[in-house]
Amino acid sequence: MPELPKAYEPKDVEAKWYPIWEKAGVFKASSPAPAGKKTFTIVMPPPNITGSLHMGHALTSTIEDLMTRWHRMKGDNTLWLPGSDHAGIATQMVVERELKKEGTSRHQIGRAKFLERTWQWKEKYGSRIEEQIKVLGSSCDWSRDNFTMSPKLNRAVREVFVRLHEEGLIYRDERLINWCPSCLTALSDLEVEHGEPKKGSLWHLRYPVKGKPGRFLVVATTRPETMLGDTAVAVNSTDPRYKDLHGATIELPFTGREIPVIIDDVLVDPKFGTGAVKVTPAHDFNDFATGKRHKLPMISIFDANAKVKLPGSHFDGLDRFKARKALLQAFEDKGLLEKIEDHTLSIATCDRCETVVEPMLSPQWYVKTKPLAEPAWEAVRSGQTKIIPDFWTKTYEHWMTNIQDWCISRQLWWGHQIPAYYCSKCDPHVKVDGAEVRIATGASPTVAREKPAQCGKCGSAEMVQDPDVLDTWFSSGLWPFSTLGWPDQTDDLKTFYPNSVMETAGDIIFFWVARMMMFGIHFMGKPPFHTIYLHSLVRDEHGQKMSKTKGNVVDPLDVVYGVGKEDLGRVSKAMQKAFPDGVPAFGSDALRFTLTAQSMAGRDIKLSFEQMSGYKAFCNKIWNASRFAFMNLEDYTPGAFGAERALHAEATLADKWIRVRLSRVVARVNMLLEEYNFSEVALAIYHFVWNEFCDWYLELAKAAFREGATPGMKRSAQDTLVYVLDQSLRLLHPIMPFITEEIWQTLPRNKGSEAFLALAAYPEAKEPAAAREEEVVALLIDAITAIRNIRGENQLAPSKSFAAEVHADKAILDVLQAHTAQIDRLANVTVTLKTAGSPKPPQAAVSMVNKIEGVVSLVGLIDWSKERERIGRDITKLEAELDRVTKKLANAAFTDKAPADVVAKEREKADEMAVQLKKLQTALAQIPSA
RNA sequence: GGGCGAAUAGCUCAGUGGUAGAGCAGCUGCUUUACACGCAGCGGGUCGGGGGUUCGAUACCCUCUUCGCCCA
Repeated sequence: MPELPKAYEPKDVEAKWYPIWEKAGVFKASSPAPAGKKTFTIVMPPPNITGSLHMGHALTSTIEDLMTRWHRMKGDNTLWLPGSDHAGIATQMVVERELKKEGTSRHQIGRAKFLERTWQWKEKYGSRIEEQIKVLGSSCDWSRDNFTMSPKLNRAVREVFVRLHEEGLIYRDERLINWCPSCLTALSDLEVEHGEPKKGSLWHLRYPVKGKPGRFLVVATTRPETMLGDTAVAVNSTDPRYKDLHGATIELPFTGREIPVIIDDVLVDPKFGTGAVKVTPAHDFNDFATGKRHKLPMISIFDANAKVKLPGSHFDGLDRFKARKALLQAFEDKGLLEKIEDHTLSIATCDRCETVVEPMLSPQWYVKTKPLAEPAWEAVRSGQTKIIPDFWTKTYEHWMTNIQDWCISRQLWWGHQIPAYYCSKCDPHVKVDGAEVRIATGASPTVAREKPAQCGKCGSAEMVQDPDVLDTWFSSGLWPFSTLGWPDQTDDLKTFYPNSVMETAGDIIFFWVARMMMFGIHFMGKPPFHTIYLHSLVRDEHGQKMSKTKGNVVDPLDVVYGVGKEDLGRVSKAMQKAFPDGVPAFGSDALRFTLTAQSMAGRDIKLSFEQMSGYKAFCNKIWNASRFAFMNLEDYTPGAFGAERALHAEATLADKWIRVRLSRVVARVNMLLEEYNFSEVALAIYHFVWNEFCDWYLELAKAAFREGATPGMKRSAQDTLVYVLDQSLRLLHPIMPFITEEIWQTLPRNKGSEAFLALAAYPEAKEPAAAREEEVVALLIDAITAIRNIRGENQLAPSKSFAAEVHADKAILDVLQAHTAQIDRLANVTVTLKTAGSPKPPQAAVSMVNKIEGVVSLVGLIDWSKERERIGRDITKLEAELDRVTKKLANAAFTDKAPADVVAKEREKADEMAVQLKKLQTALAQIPSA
């Protein structure tokens, strides 16, 4: 037997196994699936190539690996497909920052060079996050690694784009879009954050009415700078204040333009502000709709950087916030600023850079979502796809049934370039300026899989591609099938689509999950997964969201590897405080167990170091239980395959008992896994291993390894040790792969056993019938506990042995008779069994545990006041309880209406308590009075 | 404004129409040779407030309060 270190050190063990598993092809799935095998597929939510591992990834990997390893051990053909996302804006910004440092920019080097640079960056740093994921033990099939911008996936993207366009589900249109003046691109509705309402101002501006000198129409606005683009002023038809102005004309200050007063009861709430609203259709969504209703001109006043673009005006070239100041000053100078009111409003910002979003009029590509969303909702409504936890279903329904068309074009360079082509020769809307291509509204695109050789109209070969790229989520939306080779009918596609489970963070249900559902159903005819499991956020231990600005981010790798005292500067303050002498290496297993145990469905995880320490201790516990086993297996030779499962003829009560308990936990764990109740899985195994196997079985089994035990008893205990340990390691492997594989590999194994625990069969068992051994051991535990109680309460040293009695009904004593040696050993006493009611020794301390009374004569040693206090406490408690039950039974309403068995149970309870009470009272009476 | 979730021991959280649970923390005692990352024992809760249904509610219904999230 190998010598194991006394304390578990995760570092070497965890570093060792991943390459071995990978080299042996343990994680590889087969396509087509071997005959008779079920298939289980998860596609990993592809992390951004710019990202580095955070707790969200750790949680995702933990849960997905748990499911994957479980299914693999069940014998399924299991695929966990990894990959990464090109992350359009994020990656482009990273490379732009690099260029800036070098004193250049993407515009200076041009699109082609820029893309080259970005690919270089991707090759160099893009796989960092995948390497980090391996540290966690994630059993992905890396031979099927994918990247959202690979040529393979690009082909799928083009195919989808072309087909949707052919079906009329993709179109180009000029509308008001959310524009980020910093990222310089359009954003989808989902990429806009609506911030918390903040204090702002409502400016009241006087607009002169034409032909009525001295008469002003006062408009209230939160964005005075947009007045340069006003094309009307609206009032409510019912508002008496403005009846005389219906049909009037306004002389719009500083513009030389005249605009009409219009009546619009949708836009104007007479109670808000002044009841008169300036209308800027090119820079406000409500005004845009109003403009459409009234066929108003739309005047764009900002350029891409949100600077005023009005050649000839005083304000030309001013940034929008400077323009605001300048305009307010101008209004004030002319006496046209009536007043300023305080006003709270929420501001829309870019979710990536927090710049205030500017509504802008521009031509973009859209997906018509309604026809895609309907079947995507139907799949969930009908139960074809189930969302866990269930409360997400409503959110999903609401979104799918109120969906808006999706703006998919982005004015970026890094991404899938839109497969639309224009003729620069015959299309007047197309402008080519060196490498720069501009496509104005009204251009006629040819959408095609490959660039057309010549223009379909004029035959010119001067075709240019649309310069825009697609929203990153467009390509990740195809992930469940594009990664498997679609549009080709590959073996992988046939084998692994539909996938089984989608496991990801709840906050991307719209961005990603919804889009996979829409695309999957549309192109594959079936929803991409039968189950969507959504986990929540990992927060810090105070429930705060982890963020760089708060400085409370916990890096999973710091937890896994630990952080030396000298490096503590780089970790969060909370972590420094918790570990002033350096962070210990918890190891991946402990981190994974913590995340699993904490991942209660629908609840955010508060990551606490105390919990993690507890689960690291659990690793140590398993390690030491194994050490104990190995110490007692020196002369052990495994039998024929599976032999240790059979019970030896001389199996002890303990041997039989732990096997029953094992089958119970096996049955329970299997059930919980089916229910996706992973936290309870972790806790059930924890409880079994620590509180049943270690606390009781190992202690009871020691008897079989001591003098006086027969060789048969010893052999049976060895069999049982090996068997239960083996099964426990199997149960635990999906949560803690490293330590379990390490120990399992050192266990004596039979010929024909699997090469890796990762491939060993997952335990399966039916819930066993109530077993007699469980009752017997329960009694044994009660007896031992009763005596330990007295020892503990009276502060008798564990090393001190003394005489003790166990009083109980004869039937119980008959059962215990055969096991008094175990009571003696585990309670460190010499026990005598006596029928309930027998006289007690002088100065007896008693302790009732269920139906068993422990009795110890404390002659000479004891502080009796404490003992009296303790029994008094027990009596008070019992009396209150008995009183409650008695009253209940005296209540005719209860005895008449409650089910008979419930009433009987209460009666029995009352009787039992009365007996116990009497015993305690007798004991109290017998305590010496001084 | 609409929707969703949460409120249970000092902390983090399970849970059930019929005597409130775990882990951690706390207290007490222990070099009991697998484990001090441990062992044994103990204390600790009007289950957020109010109302209702019920023989019985921490659990089911209504309402309020507080906190968090999403949508507009």
